[in-house]
Amino acid sequence: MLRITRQSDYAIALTSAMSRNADRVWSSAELARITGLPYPMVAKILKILHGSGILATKRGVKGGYRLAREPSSISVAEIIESVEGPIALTDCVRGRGLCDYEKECVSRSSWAIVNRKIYEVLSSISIAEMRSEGG
Amino acid sequence: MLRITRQSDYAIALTSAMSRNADRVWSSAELARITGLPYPMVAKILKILHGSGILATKRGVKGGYRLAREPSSISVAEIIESVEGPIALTDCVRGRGLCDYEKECVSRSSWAIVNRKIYEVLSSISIAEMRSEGG
DNA sequence: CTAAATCTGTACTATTATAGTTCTATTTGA
DNA sequence: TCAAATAGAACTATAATAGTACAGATTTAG
Repeated sequence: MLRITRQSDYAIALTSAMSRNADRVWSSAELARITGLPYPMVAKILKILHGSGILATKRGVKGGYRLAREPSSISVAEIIESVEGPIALTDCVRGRGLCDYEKECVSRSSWAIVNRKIYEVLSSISIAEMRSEGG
Repeated sequence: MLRITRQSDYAIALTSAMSRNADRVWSSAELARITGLPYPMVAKILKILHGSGILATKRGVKGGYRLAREPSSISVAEIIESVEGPIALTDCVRGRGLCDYEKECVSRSSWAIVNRKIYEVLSSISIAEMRSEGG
């Protein structure tokens, strides 16, 4: 249905919650509580975001996650890509040789353009802005 | 992965192939041959597009489908909506009361804005333009 | 008036992606 | 040393999508 996955949605909710207090360290449990999202998913997603360098971590007691950069410099596109991989409406704009119908296809470059425009939309909004009521 | 379904992709390929000769009547079998897509899916998708009024049909021998309107007036957004339902990145912009975490959510109106922008991108390109090599 | 080509509609199965869980290991602070 | 926390991987369950099948209705050609 032209949608992001629930994981991306959660990831944006989580980082955008963290952006309220960017220097703080938040534990998974705490973030699950604040956002109301299921703890195991929260833990899983935070690990992924750390793997992409969006979050910094501190292990052990009093440890947790915090945003690795300024919240206003982290875009929605970046979060989605971290969790889902490259943003691509169709296979043909993801890489080479992924589509069986490539020979008959005359739409490839058009898809690339549509895709780039959508990427621009998602890059233009930061997780900090996702917190506000007016975008 | 922020993608349209294969059905939408097929639907755009099909209508965009038909747009080459907008007044012609094409049978399912013929379109499957031309595009190289699997016949049963082609037949299924064309029925759906007819149900949404995007295609007109003629039954019986020498029957088939043709575009109900000018190809330049049929947008990619319209095709996707016909096949997948409303374009919505998240549940919260699809209707009311669909999200369990609505109380904690401060992003709803931001999502609505992102969503509208993406809808605009997909509305701005016609199936006729999807045929060209330059968008 | 019959046969073949074509759409109509629905129901079904298979496959894949996503969501969500669980468990063990490692690190750190008190 | 113990408890709180992340790290990492493997696993199961669920839901969405892809794809198939079939009986029915309509139209044209002969």
